[in-house]
Amino acid sequence: MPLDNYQEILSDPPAKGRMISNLSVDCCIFGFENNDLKVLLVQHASGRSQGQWALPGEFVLKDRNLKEMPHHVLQRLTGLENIFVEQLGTFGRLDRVDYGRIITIAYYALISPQKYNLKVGADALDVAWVNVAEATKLIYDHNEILDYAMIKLRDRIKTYPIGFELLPDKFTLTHIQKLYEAMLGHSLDTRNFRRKMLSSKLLQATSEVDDSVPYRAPKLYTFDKERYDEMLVEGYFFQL
Amino acid sequence: MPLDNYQEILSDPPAKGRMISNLSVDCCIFGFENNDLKVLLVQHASGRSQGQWALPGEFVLKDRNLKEMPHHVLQRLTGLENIFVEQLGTFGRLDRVDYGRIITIAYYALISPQKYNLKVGADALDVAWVNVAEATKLIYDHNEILDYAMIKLRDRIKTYPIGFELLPDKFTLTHIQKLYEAMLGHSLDTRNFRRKMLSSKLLQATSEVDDSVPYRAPKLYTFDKERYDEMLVEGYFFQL
DNA sequence: ATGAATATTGTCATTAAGACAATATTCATT
DNA sequence: AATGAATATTGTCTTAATGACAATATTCAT
Repeated sequence: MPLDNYQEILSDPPAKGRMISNLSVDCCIFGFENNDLKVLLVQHASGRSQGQWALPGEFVLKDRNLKEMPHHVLQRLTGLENIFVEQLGTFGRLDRVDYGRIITIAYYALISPQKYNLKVGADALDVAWVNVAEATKLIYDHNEILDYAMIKLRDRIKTYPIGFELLPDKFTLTHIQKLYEAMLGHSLDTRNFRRKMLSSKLLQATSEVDDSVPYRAPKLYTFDKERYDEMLVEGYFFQL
Repeated sequence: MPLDNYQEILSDPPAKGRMISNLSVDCCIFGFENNDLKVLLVQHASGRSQGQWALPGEFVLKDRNLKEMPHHVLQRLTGLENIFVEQLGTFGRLDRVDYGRIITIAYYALISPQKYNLKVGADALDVAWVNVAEATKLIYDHNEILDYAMIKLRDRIKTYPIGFELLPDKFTLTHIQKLYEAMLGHSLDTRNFRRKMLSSKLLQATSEVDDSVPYRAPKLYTFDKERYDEMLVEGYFFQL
């Protein structure tokens, strides 16, 4: 059965009759840890693609709005709700999968460490956070999708401060800088970065510091959502 | 028959067996004329949706790469090839069409007057260029798609000079300014606009002027594609 | 010669960017 | 208590970009 081959989410698969058999959803779920941008991958456990890594996905269900599908994937895979998700686009090369004609709608999601500290992959699924740079040789056209996600992400953080979705509620300036460096793929001048970041007024200094480090404790900041909403109207360009 | 209802392209419809029956492609085809941004619409000639206006579209064909589909729509509708096209996203609300579960992949295309001077709609189809502002009450969720296209377009011209796709090969500075004003939805200071546009070095002055006007003839410019490609690497922000 | 219509150009004050390195804290070690 | 290690934090100068302004120049038609 060709469809079994694509059974990326193994627990409690939907009945065949409930899904639109030629349409799937795949998600690039990003996280940021140890100064590395990571993506959540699943390993296929059976079928022709056994052992290969893939972006988590599902077939589109007949009775579900498309918008809900990525949240459904996230819910099943991580148990998380209320996650930042945006659509990337739809991929439909004729030969993109080696069985049948499956068109997939790609999404990306950003989740913060304090959320996924709940240990993804505690259940039976073979799931792992993988450094984006090391996520090569994915199944089907999933590398093409991931590459596209990275391009979009890089493009997006120039105009919207979505990077904050990847950080905990309180973070240090170094923390954000490392995040931007990881996303942009090059290092940034600390003085200029801080000047620009602080002048944007997106951050609010707290009175707390990060005491967990064995050197000068850095100040903790929070993200100012109101100011962010203002900036969406004004326009914004974070060129660095 | 529900599918007949969605038969947007009337001439030479594909056989049912050739299409993926739950997946369509819809296109926002933009043009710019008389300082107005226009979109190409088709009027449904039969079925429940008779008389209603819609974005042109088709069902996705089984044997065609997804990427080719919008070009197929453009080809059929206007006879044009090599048009600038980008995917907008995929729309899949459960109740987006009033029959069955159809998910649609939306694209937008930008075409320039010198191309569509060949009179779109010379054939039997009911097709018209409509000012975007006046394209209300479209069928299904097509207004939602068009609104989204406008948001994307506005966002896009801040980072990429795609507006040039809407202009003829030679154009005046006023011409571009009016285009930007139409896309952004507000007027711009001429001095500042010109300074910024010229300093970007995206334009090359020609030795020609537009003689067709009954007042001082404005200089004609061309678009510098090489410089454009450079800017894609450097990054760019056209905030006005 | 005049009026109509649009094209074209310049200044000044303020703000942002780019390039650059020294000092400050804190903890661990001796 | 002094030193070293590690990272946090801050400032200057020059140049470039922005925003807010209005006067002058051309051309054609009358």
